[in-house]
Amino acid sequence: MNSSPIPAYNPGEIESKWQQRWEQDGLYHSNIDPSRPKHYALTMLPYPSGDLHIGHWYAMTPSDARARFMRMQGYNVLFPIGFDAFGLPAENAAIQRNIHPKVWTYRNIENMRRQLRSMGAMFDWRREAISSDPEYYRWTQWFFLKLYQHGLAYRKMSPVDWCPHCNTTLAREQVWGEDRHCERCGTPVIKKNLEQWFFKTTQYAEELLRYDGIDWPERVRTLQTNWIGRSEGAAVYFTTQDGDLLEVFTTRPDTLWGATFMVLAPEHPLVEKLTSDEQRPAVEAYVQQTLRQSDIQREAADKEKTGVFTGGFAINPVNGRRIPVWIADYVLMTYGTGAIMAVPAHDERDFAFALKYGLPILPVIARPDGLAKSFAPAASMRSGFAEALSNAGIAFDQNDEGIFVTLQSGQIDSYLNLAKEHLNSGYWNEIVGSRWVFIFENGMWEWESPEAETRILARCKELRSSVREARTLMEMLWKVEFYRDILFHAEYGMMINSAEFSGTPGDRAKAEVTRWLEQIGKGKYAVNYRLRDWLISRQRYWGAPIPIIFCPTCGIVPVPEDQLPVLLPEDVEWKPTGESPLKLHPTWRKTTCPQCGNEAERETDTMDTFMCSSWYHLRYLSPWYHEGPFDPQEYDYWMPVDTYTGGIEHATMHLIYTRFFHKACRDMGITKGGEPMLQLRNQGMVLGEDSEKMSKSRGNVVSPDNLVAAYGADTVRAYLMFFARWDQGGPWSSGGIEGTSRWLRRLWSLALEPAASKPVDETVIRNLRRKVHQTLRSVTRDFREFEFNTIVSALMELLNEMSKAKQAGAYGTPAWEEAVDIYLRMLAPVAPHISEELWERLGKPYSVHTQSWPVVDEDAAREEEITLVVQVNGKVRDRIQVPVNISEEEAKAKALATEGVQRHLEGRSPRQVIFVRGRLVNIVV
RNA sequence: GGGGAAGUGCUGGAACUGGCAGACAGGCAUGACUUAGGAUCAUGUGCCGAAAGGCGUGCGGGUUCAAGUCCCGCCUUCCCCA
Repeated sequence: MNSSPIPAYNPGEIESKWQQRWEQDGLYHSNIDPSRPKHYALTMLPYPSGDLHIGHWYAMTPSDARARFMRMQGYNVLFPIGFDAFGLPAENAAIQRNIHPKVWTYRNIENMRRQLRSMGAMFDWRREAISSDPEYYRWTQWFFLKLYQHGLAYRKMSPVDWCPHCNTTLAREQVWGEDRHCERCGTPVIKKNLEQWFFKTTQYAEELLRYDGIDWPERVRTLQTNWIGRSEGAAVYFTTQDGDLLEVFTTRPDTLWGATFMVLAPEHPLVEKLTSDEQRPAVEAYVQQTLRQSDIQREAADKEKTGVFTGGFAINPVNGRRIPVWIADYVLMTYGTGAIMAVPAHDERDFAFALKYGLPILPVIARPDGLAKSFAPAASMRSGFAEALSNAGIAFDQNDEGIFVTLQSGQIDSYLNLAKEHLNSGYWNEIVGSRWVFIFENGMWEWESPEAETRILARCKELRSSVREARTLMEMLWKVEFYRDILFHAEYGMMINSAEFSGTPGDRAKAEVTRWLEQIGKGKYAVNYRLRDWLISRQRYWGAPIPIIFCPTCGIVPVPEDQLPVLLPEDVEWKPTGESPLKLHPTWRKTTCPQCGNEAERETDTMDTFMCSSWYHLRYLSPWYHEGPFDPQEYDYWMPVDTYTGGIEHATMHLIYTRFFHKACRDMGITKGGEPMLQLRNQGMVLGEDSEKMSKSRGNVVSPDNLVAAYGADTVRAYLMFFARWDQGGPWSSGGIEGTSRWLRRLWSLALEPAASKPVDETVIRNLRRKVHQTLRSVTRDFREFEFNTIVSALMELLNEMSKAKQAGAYGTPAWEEAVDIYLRMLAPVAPHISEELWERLGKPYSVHTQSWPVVDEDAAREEEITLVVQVNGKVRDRIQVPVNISEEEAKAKALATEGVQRHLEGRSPRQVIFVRGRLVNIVV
């Protein structure tokens, strides 16, 4: 029906045409060029799952647009791509479909290459790297050897998280959720002891906490900081009854005098020796139960604490007290030393545990708020007690049960006297909280030690049969609801009941006790990290083999560098058996020792794929290079990565590993500088139209291939930039993309459809040029700031302006030519195909993508006349058109004279007139 | 429980340093063109009100001539960690 002489916009046709042309011309080949500043833009490499997801487009196309923008800004830009091709899904998919993982993987890569090309991104495909290529994993293995040689890789027997379904060990980061399930298949994990390879990430914990010189989102830095989990405290040397050292880490050495028992992880090596014959059956049952139950998150806060007494005792080094040793699953072998000193009065979990099992509790830190409480049952006090309290200014509530007193600091002594005076025979009274004192007829007993507790408790039981059940004083007090909020606290405060340290204020207590522990040799200042060393062993086939040989004579022998890569055999029975499939291969594991030449065996575990992705940005530099993992010349020119884009989900895994890897390589003399990636930006997630995460089972998956077929890649790219804030993401809208499609079609006809020339007003030209250059200014800024949605909206706005200007006769004028020229340059990074096509059709020299970014003409962008808002008492009452450089006096005078102001002044005279240049006049009456 | 992010029309979102709230889109409505419209074009569209005007950025306070933006308290949602 279209009767216009111009051809229709046919994205499918022009997109494949230009993609071929760019490919032929090597338009996106990036080569070293010392004459230009370099820019290494990196987008996280995809896993070849088979299909490019809309999420890949959402991550990559804005990244591509920005890389293109940087290129037009004069940078020599490298924007490479590749595949993270090792890993479990290949094997799982292979098992289900009976295809070899290699075939599956490379077939997927083939398809995804096609899909990636359909984006029209400026990938330099010559630099493609695939982590499962022998020429790639050769160097992954090489890095392993380097780490091993420098003592940063080691092997130890270790309890590991094991997925019984995938039959493999998992890194801590691959265990998810409260029920601790496998990241891949959702099966709850169990613990298993295996010889495993580790990298010493903890050696870099301190440095990883510093983010000097890198521009990373606050959010990622916080996540990493929490993940590393640094806490300062002390290592304290307890001993067992047999004299074995039992070291604990505590953040609260100031509470040591309140350590009334110890708790070991059930897996702790000393459990066996500590356990008494009597307790052995219970202990062994509990250990078994813990192993069976390790599918539950052992430290869950809401979980009921369980544990068993070993029958053994330890000695508290600060006072020589003998304290019972328990085991409990809430103590983890993987945190600290696998043993804790329990201070039930000031640690919430210890408190719950002690209360449950009737273990002694001794308060050793005063409450910082100084509050104390007392409950006097109705019969316990003589009449007049309430009046006496009132007279003393002490607050209390009273009912049939008795008197409930809350004491401020400073009221405790006078309360004690009053209580003593009014106490009825056969009763006692106590105060709890800031101080712990029991008032009996014959005196006041302070709860200051376990011995005092025993005496007090015995006395109370004599007086009242109802408390006879109580195993501890705290258990007795816990029965009083009124007390519950004051019996426990975990804050710093003045030390009490702590021998010569009693009275030490809370702000000094920790440091002073630590210093003293060091002096007497019972402990030392220590820093503990939640970060664990990186477990890299995987009992899987589809990964890079660990280049190690076990020789009966020589022990652990690294494979010599010149024998790399240790190739994966292809004829392997790769179905999971519980052992590494490589172990079952008839010949592969048999080899000879590189040192003594005798028969030896290969390590059959493969490496965690995060190892592969820790250095892919280096392989991209020169995937063709055979003398090392990367060509030093390429490294020197391109590194470090200038902008890195990808999902926030990698904040604690890949991004910590990569930083560790780079720092370790720096210390081994392989790389330079402290950080591999200078700037990091995270995109959000595209959800399904139902606002839920896209998943096949939900049926809400949006396929980019279909969208490209329906709208063209340019529309899809532009819509993904437009529809949400890039860092936030949001639900897909199939209606929304229509608007973006409409915009590009309007642009097509606006640029190509000629208009009859007619006289044009000078202001039309001026306004057009102003809008063009103002838009250029904001688009330039937004590209710099990764604010892609406002780039597209500004371009839409400009198109609307241009459309009006065209109708007003601007078509064909120099200003029009300039507008179209700048428009296409600004659009080129967003929609590379249509801008190239229009650029050519308008007779401009190939290619729009090698053009420079336009420069703002500040004169043209400048406003000459502006609208001043005129307010009375902050409410808009009128608007006036004024020259932009109007003087304050003139503006105020004009504003006061407006009809709107006069109407609202109602004869009142202004108290104050505020002038904000370029914005408003506010008249205050 | 701790840490972080967010809350703006019917929807996605804009609002740069405190200065006209709702740009740009989607949707909807009306109209034009049309055999037809899921095409295209035009106009309108925060809420209340006939209008004047008033009210409006999760809720409640505060600072200020002026608050979506700053401060205090609270609520809700999401994420991470326990």
